[in-house]
Formats: sequence, structure tokens, C-alpha cells
Amino acid sequence: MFIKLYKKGLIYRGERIINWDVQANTALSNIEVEHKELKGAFYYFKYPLENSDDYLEIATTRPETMYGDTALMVHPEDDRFKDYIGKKAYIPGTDRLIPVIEDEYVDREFGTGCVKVTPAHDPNDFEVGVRHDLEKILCMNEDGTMNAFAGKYEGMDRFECRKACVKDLQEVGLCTKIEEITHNVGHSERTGVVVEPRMSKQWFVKMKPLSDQAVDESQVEFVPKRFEKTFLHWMDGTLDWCISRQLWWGHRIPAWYKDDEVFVGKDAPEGDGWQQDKDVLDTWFSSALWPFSTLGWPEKTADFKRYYPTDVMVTGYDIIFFWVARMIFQGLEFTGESPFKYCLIHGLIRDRDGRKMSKSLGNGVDPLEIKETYGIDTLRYFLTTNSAPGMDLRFEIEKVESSWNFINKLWNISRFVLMNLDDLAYTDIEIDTDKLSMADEWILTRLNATIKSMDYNYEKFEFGEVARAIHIFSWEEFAAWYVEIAKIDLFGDDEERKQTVRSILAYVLLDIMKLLHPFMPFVTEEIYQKLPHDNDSIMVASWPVPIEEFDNNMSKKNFEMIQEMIKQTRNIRQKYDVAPSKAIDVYIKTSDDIKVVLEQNSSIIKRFINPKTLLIDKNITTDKEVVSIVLSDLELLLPLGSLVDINQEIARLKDELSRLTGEIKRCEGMLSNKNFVDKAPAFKVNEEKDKLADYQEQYDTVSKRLKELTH
RNA sequence: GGAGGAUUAGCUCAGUUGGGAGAGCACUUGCCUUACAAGCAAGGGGUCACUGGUUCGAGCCCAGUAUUCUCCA
Repeated sequence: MFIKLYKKGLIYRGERIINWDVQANTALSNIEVEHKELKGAFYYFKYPLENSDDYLEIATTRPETMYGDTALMVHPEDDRFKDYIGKKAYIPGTDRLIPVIEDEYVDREFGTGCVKVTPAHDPNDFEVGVRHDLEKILCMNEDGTMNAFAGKYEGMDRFECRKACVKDLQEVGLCTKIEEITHNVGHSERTGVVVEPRMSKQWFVKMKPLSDQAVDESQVEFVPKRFEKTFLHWMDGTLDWCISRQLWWGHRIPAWYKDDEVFVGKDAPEGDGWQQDKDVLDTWFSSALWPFSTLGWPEKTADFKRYYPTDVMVTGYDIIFFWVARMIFQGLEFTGESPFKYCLIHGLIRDRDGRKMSKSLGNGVDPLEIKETYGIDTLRYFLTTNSAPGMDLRFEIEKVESSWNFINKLWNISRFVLMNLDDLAYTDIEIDTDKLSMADEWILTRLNATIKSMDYNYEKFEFGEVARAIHIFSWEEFAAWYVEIAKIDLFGDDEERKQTVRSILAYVLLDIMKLLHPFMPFVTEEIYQKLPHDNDSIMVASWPVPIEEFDNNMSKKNFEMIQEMIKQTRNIRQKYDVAPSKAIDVYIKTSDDIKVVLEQNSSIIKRFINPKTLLIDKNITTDKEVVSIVLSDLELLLPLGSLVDINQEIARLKDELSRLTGEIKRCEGMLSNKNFVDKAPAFKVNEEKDKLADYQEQYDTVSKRLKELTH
């Protein structure tokens, strides 16, 4: 690929200012340089003019580079310096003379208006040097120490030299001022040392044609969308890419040298004396080949045809420049296609205080340690479900624990189900919609809705939402309600019911395992293998699908009504300190229709409410010492006798009444607003009408009850 | 200087076609109820940063302000 790009003129070798890491002794690309705000200084120096007492003053942040100066420069239209142009000045403290030149690049407002030009140590000065054909002097060695050009400072570290020469020149009056400033200083991402801009002969990729192509032709859809902007913006202004690295790992550059000759090719040319370039390629140059080189490219292999472009690339937003962008433009260049359809960007994992994890802070978390304590499924579930797309995630052990608790819950549900399946085989699983109870119909309806919600959110890469749906379903609904209700039949005598309930338990649990499998592959496989199943592995089991015949909205509504009734009763038991084990009388005042539903499901009511006597009728009269709970469609009456504090009960009902009054006002307000009735969708208006009727009915019941108590 | 986030319960965060604010953890109370005390049940807790605008209706859309984080130059 290097060779192809070279032949196309997209790779060239040349002297440029590159970012040099003096510790690792290697070149760096622009994005391997981290800019940090540091306290530094502007040092003002006098450059004495030749044959004169006059001088020119400049300001610099890097005094040590003055030994690489090859000119002073002023703006051609700056009257202050008109007479100096063409003269020569001494580099302070030396006998080296440099010319004073003019160039419009100089910012007259900045510093003294006169600048030093160091072509071998500054990218802008390098350009100036090319324009004016200046000598390019390197005054430093590769390890950051000064060389012979620095005179007596030779061998000194660059920062030592800075201190020393400033001190020396202050003493002779040539360093006139030191102004403290904060400025951005580039640091090596590898070693952390201050990067030295340094002229060097390196291999570069000419970016403009490649980035233009990427901007125009990339088909990659970023998720979330905003990262596309990050990508495009970077591609738009990117400079040529220095790809030589002076490291011992990586692909060696396929270039050969003999004297002044350069040859680029896989093998050395014929003849003696050819030496291969000692440098290697930037790892990201090599990594960019990954999407197609792993598939056998440049051969048109079956793998390549099948998997290129691939569907989804998943990575963190800090990798967009390093890898994603490069895969895209190299993919386009070599295959004519973007390497993937979607690029899913996730956030970074931070420590619990929101700081980036780093070696120097020592705040990193070792995933292997988490794995040892909590298991790899816990770690995966925690990582995949705890943040919204593209958002960072703070590492808090409590979150890991909560993921672990969830898995533990699933394990316990499974244990219960397995204990009660009684050798049910996979082929025995049979769900006959004619034989279902209300609770059966409810859980299957909810399963359908859960699958739909998960599919919808999976499609959008909203894994947090996916997990929420299955979490609620499996814990709050399946475990907390259905499994408890299932016990009624499992511990009963009706064999047919037992078989139905077993089938549903197995069926629903199998689906839960499949739905969770992407988040926790090991635990779900384990449970799948223990349950009745039809595939060798859950990995090849088919994805759950909603089954239309299972949807039953009437059962859902009725179930929720009974649920509400049970919750309210538990609430009252708690308020009046009546233990769940203590049976109480329960009267339910309701219509004949609802009475039928409740009687059909009296076993549930009996199990959850623990009534001494259960009376359901449209006409019930009670004495005063009764707690009344008014719900939609029914009034729950709990005659708790002497436990009832009439005044407290009056206060509770009054609160209830004022709550209902508020609701009624809100509904009436909306419905009397002509704009709402006219403009809002009809179903919304009807919803409000239904609510209003319901609230009014409840209001009437509560106020009637209140009257009875206060009379 | 440019770009993009964030601001919602004590803490960490969800809330995606605008239609009565949610979770986990923490907290309070009561329970070892035959899968689970790593649990069960009940409960308290929010002027959705601020100011305007659009709309019948805004946590959500628009403009601005404040605080804060990140990337780029």
C-alpha cells in the first residue's frame, strides 16, 4: 500500500518540521501531540547590529533555539524597522551574523514587531526559510541536548541551556525583560516530554486528495450523528501526515537507499549497497488496513466480498482521528468503498470523580480484577447498559454491584423455574391460548411488548434503553408477579394448569435468556443449557419474536387493576401495622362485570391479600371503622375494627379528595380550552375525557365515604 | 479563538417522533413469606440551571445567559 501510494504521488519523502520526542527518539504525528497550558515566559533579547551600537529586540519563548537562528525578520511596511532591512545582526553572546529580512508574515502588533527566524526548529520559520532561501541550522541533538552550534552550551540539556543562556545574557544586558505568560506547549502522548519541533527528513502522506475524497464519498453513518461533524471537521483541515517512526516495532518502510538514490519497492533493487530504511510506519497507518487486509485484500476473496464493507465499527470518540478517519480514507482509496456502514461511538470510562483514567494518576481500574470478583458478564452488562450513546461513564463499584445483583436475580429465578418444571421437555412446551389464565395472558402480552421495545432500541443502538426494558420485565414483572402467581398452580392439584404454567415459565425464561444473551453471554448460555432447549447453544438459537395471538389488552387492564388493589392493601397493612400473615376481612364494592373478573382470579387475591373473608358485591354496607380505598372501577373496604383511627382516616380521605379535585380541575381546564379540543389529536382528547369521568366517579365515592365518617 | 457535550431526586445517570417526571445506589419502616436477606414489601425525596420565545400543551423545539467538561487551533 505504501508502494502504491508512493507511485501515485501521495507519499513523499522530505525535510519538514516534525514533532520530535526527545525521549523516545522518534517522530510523532500531529495528533500524537497533546497541547497543555503551561506557565512559561517571553524572553526579550537584544540582537546587536553589525558595526553599530544599535540593536534589534525580539521576544521568544524558546531562547535556546537562538543558536539555530538564521535571520531576523520585520514587516516590510513597518516604519520602525525600515532602515534595518538588509543589515546584519549578531546572535546575542556570539559572533555569528544573521541578516535582517522583510516578510509580510510578521505580525506588527505582536511582541516587539521583530522576530527571530529559526527554520530548523519552528514550522512557520521553516516556511520563511524556504521563501527566503535561508540556511537551516539544527542546534540540538536528537536527544534534546545542545550541539556545537550552541557554543559553550554544547552538551547541555535544552532547558538547562535556556536557563544558562538567559542568565548569562542578563548579566551582559542583552536579555532585557522576562514576561511571565501561560501558553500552549505540545507534549508527547507517548512519553509526556515536551515535544521539540525539529527539521528532519521523513516520509509523509499527502493528505489533501485523500481527505477530499473521504469528505465527498464517505458513506459511513456516525452514531450518534454529531460525531460525523467531528470527523468532517478534522478531515477538512488536516495537514500532511508524518508516517515515519523511529521505533523497533511496526511495519518497516519499504524504501531503499544507496548514496543519493532512493528506491521504493517490496525488495531491494539489483546490485550491492542498497540499505533499507531503518524506520517503521506509524501504527495507525498499518491499522488503517485492517478492515480489508484481514479479509484477503487485494485478492477478491469470498470473505472480502461477504464482509466488506462490514456493518458496524464500534469505538470511542477519542479514536475517531487516530483510526476511524484513516480506515475510511484508506478504505476509499484502495477499495473504492467505505469500510463500514455505521460507526458507533461510545464514551470513555472515567474514574468515580469523572477524571480520565491514567497511569500517572494511578486511578485506572483493572478489568481483570473486576472479573475475578464479579464475573465477566457483570462487567459487560455494567459497561454496555450504563450510559447513553457517546456519553462518558463513571466507574463506580456500586453500579457493578447492581449489575451483579441483577444477574444473581436471574440465576435465582432460573433456579425456581428449574425446580418446578418437573422434567418438562422442550417439545412439551405448549401454549394454548384457550387455556390461559388472566395472569398468563398478562405476562405474555408484556413479553411481546418487551421484545418490541428491545428490537426498536437495539436497532437504534440504544443499549441502555434495551436493558431497561428487559430489566423491568424480568425483575419487576416476571419474577415479582408472575412467578409468585405461578406458585398457586404449581403447588395446586390441577394437572392441566400445572402444565400450562410450566410451559409459560419455560417459554418466557428462554426468551429472557435469548434477549439478554448479547449483554451476558456466559450466564445466559449456562441457564439455557439447563432449561429445556432445542439448539446446541443459545448462540445459534433464534431471536425471540412477538406472537400476535398472545396480545390481550383486556387481561392486561384487569391484571393491572388487581395489582393496584394488592399494592393498596399492602400499603394500608403497613400503615396500620397489620402483618401480612394476619388475615383480615376484605370487601370489594364493584360492578357485576368486575365482580366476575375478580372472582375468576380470587386465588390471586387470596394469596396476596390474605383475606379472612372476601366479599365482592355492588352493595356493601359497613360500619364506620373501615379503611376505604377508592380506585378506578372499585372501592376496597378493609374493616380493621379498633385499629382504625377515624380522625386519621378522615384526614387521609380529605387529602385524597383534594388530590382528585386538582386532577379534575386539570382535566376540565384542558377540555374547556377550545384550542386543545380543536387542535390536539382526537385520541388525546378522548383520553382526557375518560380520565375526567374516572376522577369524578372516584371523587363522588370518596366524598360519600367522608360524609359517612363525619356524621 | 472555533466546535461539541453537560446542567433532572442526597449521589450517579436515563428520559429519541412535545401530551400527567424515572432507574440504580443511598435513606425510612416492616419482614429470614417453601428461587433469592446479594432478598421481599411499603414509603419519603425533584421550581427538570436561569431568562425569554414557539405551541392548545415544553425536561424535550428555538434564542440568549450562567456554570462546567472535552476536542480542535
